[in-house]
Amino acid sequence: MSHEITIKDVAKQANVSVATVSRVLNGLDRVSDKTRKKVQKVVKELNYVPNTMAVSMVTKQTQMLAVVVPVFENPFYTAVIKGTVDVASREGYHTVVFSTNDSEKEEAAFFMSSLKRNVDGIVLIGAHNDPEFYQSINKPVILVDRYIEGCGLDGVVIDNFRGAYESTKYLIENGHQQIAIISGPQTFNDGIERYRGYQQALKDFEIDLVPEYFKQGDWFEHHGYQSMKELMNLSNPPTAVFAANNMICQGVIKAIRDLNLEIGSDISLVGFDENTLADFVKPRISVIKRPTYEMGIHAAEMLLQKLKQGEKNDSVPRKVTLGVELLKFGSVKNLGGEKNA
Amino acid sequence: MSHEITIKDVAKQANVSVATVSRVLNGLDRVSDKTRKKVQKVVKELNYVPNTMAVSMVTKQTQMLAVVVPVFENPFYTAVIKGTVDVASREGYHTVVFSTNDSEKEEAAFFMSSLKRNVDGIVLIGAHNDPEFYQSINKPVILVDRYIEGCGLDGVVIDNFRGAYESTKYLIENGHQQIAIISGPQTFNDGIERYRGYQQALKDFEIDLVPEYFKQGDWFEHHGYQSMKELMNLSNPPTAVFAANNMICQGVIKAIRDLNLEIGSDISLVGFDENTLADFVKPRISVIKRPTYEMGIHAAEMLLQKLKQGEKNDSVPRKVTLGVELLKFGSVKNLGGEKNA
DNA sequence: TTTTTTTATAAAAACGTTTACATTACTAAT
DNA sequence: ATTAGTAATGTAAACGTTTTTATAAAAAAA
Repeated sequence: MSHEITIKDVAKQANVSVATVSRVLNGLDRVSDKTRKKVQKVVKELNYVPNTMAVSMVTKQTQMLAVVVPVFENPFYTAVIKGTVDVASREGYHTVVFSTNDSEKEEAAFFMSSLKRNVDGIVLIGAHNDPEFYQSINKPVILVDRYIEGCGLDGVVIDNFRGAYESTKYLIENGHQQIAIISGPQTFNDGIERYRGYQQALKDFEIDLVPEYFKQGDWFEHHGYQSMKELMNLSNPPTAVFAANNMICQGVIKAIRDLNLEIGSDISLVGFDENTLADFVKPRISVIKRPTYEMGIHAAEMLLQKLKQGEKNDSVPRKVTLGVELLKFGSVKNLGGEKNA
Repeated sequence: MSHEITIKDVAKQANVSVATVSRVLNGLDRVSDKTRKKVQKVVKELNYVPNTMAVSMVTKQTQMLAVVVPVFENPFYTAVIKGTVDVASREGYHTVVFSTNDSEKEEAAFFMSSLKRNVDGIVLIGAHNDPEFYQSINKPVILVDRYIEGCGLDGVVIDNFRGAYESTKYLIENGHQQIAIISGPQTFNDGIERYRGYQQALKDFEIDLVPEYFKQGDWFEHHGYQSMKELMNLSNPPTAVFAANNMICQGVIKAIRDLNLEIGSDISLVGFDENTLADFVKPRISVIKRPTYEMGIHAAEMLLQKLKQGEKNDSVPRKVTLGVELLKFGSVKNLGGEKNA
């Protein structure tokens, strides 16, 4: 293996110029049938594959995408990764991944190093930074799940407000009045919107907000577990809980188990996002289902479309909102209230 | 943004040659303090970052690793990915991911496209192909979890035999004689070794093999679920089950639940690999714990080491075997047999 | 001094492609 | 036949680095 085969070797062997070989390979320009055949034959014989670095160098395209997630451990994120990778490889792109450990700093650092590396575009799940930061990136970026207003980027999100609203409404319609919400930080639109949906549902049904029923923390399991225990320790504990993401929901389920309560009778629960435990326990937990894999598909397709458009992508940012669905199982007790769902 | 800043711009601004700038940047060659400072200042001022494609072109290194997994949905694989990505980014490498959907064909296809793309090396989890295939790859590859004998590659594996042996022994020591195993295909060393460990333990304790107690299938949850139901339908059902991976174990747990059996009293269970359900149910399931994240770390470090060594890596293949640990919880009933563990 | 040795810098080739431009070889029209 | 026009191919520049080789400057030895 003294020397990799280059386009020059092919050219020499086929008795044509390198330009002609390049033209045959890329098929854009006209080449006579005879020479095309000849070149293709030599390419096969020598088992020639173009050097991607050299190609990238002149085309200024790497055929690489990046996907950035907060953590790999959350199945929601891996589903989005899978969607993106599937689309990317279908279109001949490779996908670089990175996890920010939910850190604004790490996210920014990876962004910078990605830009150096010349990935063609980035799918960013769970954005952490300021609009200004993202505006300074002069590469196509698609924001997934968490949208930063005013950043000028495209996004694929789900209807967080509606998801929370429907969950809460469902609880109310089953006669619940004391409804708690365990959610993440009110820093980004995901947390904000989910709380807003909850709030609005209560308002629409003229139920007063109880400050103690709002448990704000991070998006991880422990927060769900801890908060659930605290809620049930209140002098006037809630009859129903809305767990605002998959991890929190799992924490809540564990807390309920440890408190020796019965889901659907002692306490009612609706979760956001499917998860292993919600699916396992009896009765199954009613959850808001969102199209996770499809979000990845969508994001990658938007990104690739943007790449094809090239520089003339000064269009207004596109924010695609995908719908959610409330899967109803037995985790909500009917207290014989108003309408029955 | 009419034009990206290149090394030439820096050179001009600093009144030196491009060679000098390159030398300052790479710090290998001696440069006078004065010029170094001058160049560094200009680099900062112009906010210059080297074009990686150009660098790669001449150095023949892309600073990119690839990680290939069967599926993204299995937490075991994401843990290994995380380990690899962490090491890679610490060392300035980017990581490309791909899932083969457990298909030999897709794996081979990605390998080929990776090689074209000039990733510097590959971490392959759950290899599917023949020794010959891997021998034909002239890039560093580290096999994780599943090792292909005779392929000449390095590998990071765990002691599958011991894991299975210890699990089975543990069951036997608690008085069980009718022990079933639900495992994956006997095609690769992982499946083979786990069955061998099971077999050997029975043999060592002079317990006869019962063919009906060996449920061979794929590595997915449904196989665990279905097999468990079938096992309990036998005229002489087992008193204990060894579930040979995380997904199968989850399936088994669900089946037990649906069969209305009590874990640890009606049926005993030991799983391979921690998983969400094993951790949730009461009593918790005893499982073989293996260092998933560390496997990724290890693999990446071996890969990078090999890259640093360069071409003189004609050493014998290194196969590192990491230990496993049996975490004992209440899922195994003590039938008052021989020794007690 | 002058010469030799060492150190710092510059010039230019190389990496493997694509592509704009130049040239040659056809075809068809006059 | 001559010319104009077009289709096919070739030539060479360009992409942005690193690195080898050459040169100039400085330091050390004579």
